Amino acid sequence: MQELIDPMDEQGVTEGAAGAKARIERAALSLFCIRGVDAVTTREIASASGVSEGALYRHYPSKESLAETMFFAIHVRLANEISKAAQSAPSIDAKARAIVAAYARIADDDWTLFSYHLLTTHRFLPYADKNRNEAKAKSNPVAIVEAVIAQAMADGELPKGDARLKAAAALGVVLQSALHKIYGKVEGDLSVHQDFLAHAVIAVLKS
Amino acid sequence: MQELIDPMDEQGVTEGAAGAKARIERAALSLFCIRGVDAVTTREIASASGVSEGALYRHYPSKESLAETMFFAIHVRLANEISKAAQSAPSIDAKARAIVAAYARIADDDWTLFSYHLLTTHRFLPYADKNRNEAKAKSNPVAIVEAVIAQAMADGELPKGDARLKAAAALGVVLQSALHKIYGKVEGDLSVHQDFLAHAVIAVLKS
DNA sequence: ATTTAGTGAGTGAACGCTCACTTTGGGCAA
DNA sequence: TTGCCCAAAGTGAGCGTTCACTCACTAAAT
Repeated sequence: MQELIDPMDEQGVTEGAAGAKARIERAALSLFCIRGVDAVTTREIASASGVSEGALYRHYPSKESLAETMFFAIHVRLANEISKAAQSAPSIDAKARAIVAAYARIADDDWTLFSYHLLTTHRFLPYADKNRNEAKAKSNPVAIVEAVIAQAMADGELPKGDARLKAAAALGVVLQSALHKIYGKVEGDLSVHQDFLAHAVIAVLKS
Repeated sequence: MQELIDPMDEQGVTEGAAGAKARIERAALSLFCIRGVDAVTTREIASASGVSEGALYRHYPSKESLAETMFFAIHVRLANEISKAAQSAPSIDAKARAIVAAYARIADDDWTLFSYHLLTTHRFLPYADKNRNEAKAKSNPVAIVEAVIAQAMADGELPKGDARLKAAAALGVVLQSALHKIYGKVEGDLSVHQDFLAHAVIAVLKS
């Protein structure tokens, strides 16, 4: 179904058994989604991934580092894909469709990782905002969407207004739908719904 | 600025000093929002509210119970107000405006409590879903919105479609905007933006 | 006098993490 | 091919710390 977080591993390492590092990450991800990072113990992660507790620390210096690394892995991936999608489309309508499609594709590709990002944003994003070193500020999906909307307003493609508020409302259409999929209230891959979602987003942008 | 969670206290109790129970709740709420329930210690709650640690346990049997009670306090309040708003409006457009107004009013009335609800939904709602005893299932803001949309579809007021998905998208407009207000990306009371939000929600519903 | 609220040192349990040790496996000289 | 080497990977009992919660007690209120 889905591959490692980083398909091209570190070096040409020994490739132990079935990839202990990847198994640790997958197990941690599932547990973090269900119970929250703080409530999950290192012992649980170890037993769920079939390794000893000490093995976790061969790959990550701390539980927090494991949680943070996985969060920013998908965070920058989302930012890059959204940025590409926005650049490759000419009109604001096309940009909206491309960005929604990018979200849906990434979410469906690794649903657990995407869920984890959605459920823990409020834990890690303050870090990114404190580290306003211009690098992480650009690697922010929300900031990119805001910029796209602000540009469309400046170009007269959209009615002038509060770009940050409109970005929030537009993102909400997609992210709350994803959240309801986590809760079991929406069924099927996100991609199945991308036409509806893109249409709804465009309706929000033009309102 | 804002009053107790429950203005009409239990009995005509002694009304100690400045309301120790309320001070505990306010302090816990702020800390829970900023750092998450699991990361906040009972010692921190006690010192932030100016009482001893033991005093917490005169009012709540556990930290978890404190967190859960406060969550469901606003959860059922939201459900009740949304239900009233939906019933008192004739058309789907009017219902949408009334529900958005209810959300904005409750959020502005006690922003910390509303933020707490938004940030911890994924922790407590599984409980509500397991306890499908027909009482808590009705006290669910999402379920009410879904029912309103499904009814409007049945009445031909809205195009037929997936009511649960459309409910998610519509709620996302409001809730993500509130979330961005928590992050400091949206300014001012939610009520200030309720006309835009209602307009955007209606656009989503009709798409 | 009795009940209710508040105190804070203390308790057992569980936590994240460490470390001395064992196992694994690819490279390479003979 | 064989046998040795060594770095990397894996182990799990154990460490110091901190946590949620308790309890014997005091203060205040009616």
